[in-house]
Amino acid sequence: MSTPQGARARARIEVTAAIKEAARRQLAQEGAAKLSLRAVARELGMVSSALYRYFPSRDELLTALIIDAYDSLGEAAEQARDAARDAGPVVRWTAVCEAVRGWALAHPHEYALIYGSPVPGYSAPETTVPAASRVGLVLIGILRAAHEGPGLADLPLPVALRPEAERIAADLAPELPVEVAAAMVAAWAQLFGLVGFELFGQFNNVVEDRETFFRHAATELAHGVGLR
Amino acid sequence: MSTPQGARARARIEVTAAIKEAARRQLAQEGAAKLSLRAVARELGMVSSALYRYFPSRDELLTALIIDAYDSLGEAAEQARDAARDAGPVVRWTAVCEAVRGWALAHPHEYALIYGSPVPGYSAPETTVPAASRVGLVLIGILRAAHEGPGLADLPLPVALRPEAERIAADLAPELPVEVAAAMVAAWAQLFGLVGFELFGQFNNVVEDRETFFRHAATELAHGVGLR
DNA sequence: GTCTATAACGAGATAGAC
DNA sequence: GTCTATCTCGTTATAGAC
Repeated sequence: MSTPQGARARARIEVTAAIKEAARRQLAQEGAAKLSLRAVARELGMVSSALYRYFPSRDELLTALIIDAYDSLGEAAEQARDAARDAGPVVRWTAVCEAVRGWALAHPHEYALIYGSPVPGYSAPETTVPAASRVGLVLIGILRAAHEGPGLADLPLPVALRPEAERIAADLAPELPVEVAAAMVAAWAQLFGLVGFELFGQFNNVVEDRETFFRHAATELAHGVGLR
Repeated sequence: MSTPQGARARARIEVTAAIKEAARRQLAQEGAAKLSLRAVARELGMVSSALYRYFPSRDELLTALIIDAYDSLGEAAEQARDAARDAGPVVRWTAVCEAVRGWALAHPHEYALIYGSPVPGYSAPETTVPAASRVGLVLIGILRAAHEGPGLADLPLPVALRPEAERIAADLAPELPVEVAAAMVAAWAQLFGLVGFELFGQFNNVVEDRETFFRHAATELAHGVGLR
């Protein structure tokens, strides 16, 4: 027998990929809220009921797209980190930030899917968490290496924030000073504020040379978490 | 004559308000992408064609909702600024930031409308710009007052960023040092990164005491633009 | 003049029978 | 898997009430 299950499995993977590809096209045209299994099926020349062999519901297809998007972004961040392996921590940090921005500009609709408005009636399951964490883990890794090596600058930590900072550090990065962990979470959110504002048009008529502007802002974020 | 136009005008204002109110309810339930004139009309016991007396198209209704949301947020920011009139610049800055966060938590769907994913097929006209600028203008005002009074800390400005910083300052705040103007725009975007991450669930399982966390992050933003 | 209602168009989605 | 009958939508034309 010449790999009957193998061929079957391969076909299944191909069809699954085609479905997700068509769904991403629909995402770009109509938005996540209007993603419909029927339209995807139509584009593929299939019948909607056939799709249920691959995705049990519209929400599961959405979840798959979300995980794919987070993984694609996470991979871009990890590649940027690895490419800047031999550079200093600030350069590594900004390289990752720029990779996030570059990925967002290249995949605006997938960015909107994961960092834009929530899709009405859809709630992301816990299975998206590992993929969603990858960028944050990359940033934490840079901080950890800097903490073990050249060291990090001292950061202020008001007493009122200490309990929360300790909780954050315990959950995300027990090796890091608590104030660095807290600052890192803030910088992580702020990074996506910069990217989102550019992508969603808030910088129109405000920032022109966005690449330069972003590079500087990312560098300042690096300083804000203690890198230098 | 007992105010015949007055009664008519009043009725028109009331119906217009009722339409927007119903549209906002729909926004919350179905999202901006699915906002439909017919559903709004149905909820009001009107017929869809009657809505065209008040809004010439669905997109114009969307635009009205967007402007209202920006204005509501801008007013919250201005009130916070005025309430903290006698405090120092850092406290005024953080008060405005907290007002932005508070408004967003109180109006999540309107926040998603103006700072979330763009609505497919809709492009916001220039008429939204004044309302959209209000929060930024409040922040600029605080910086201007600080610059005239106690002064602002010196900020780094790499040569590569200087041309863009000069353009930004010339457009937005000619009275401010160019490096402060550029830092302010970055802080503005970062502020909404923090708010968006909390509102859209990115802080789930990450930040627990969000109010304390946000207050500290907003204070750090104030320092980042030179306030102290 | 100002408004609402009826009816319709063309496009598209949906549900269910077969 | 196919077909059809029935929904939705934005928008317009038209007619009549105030």
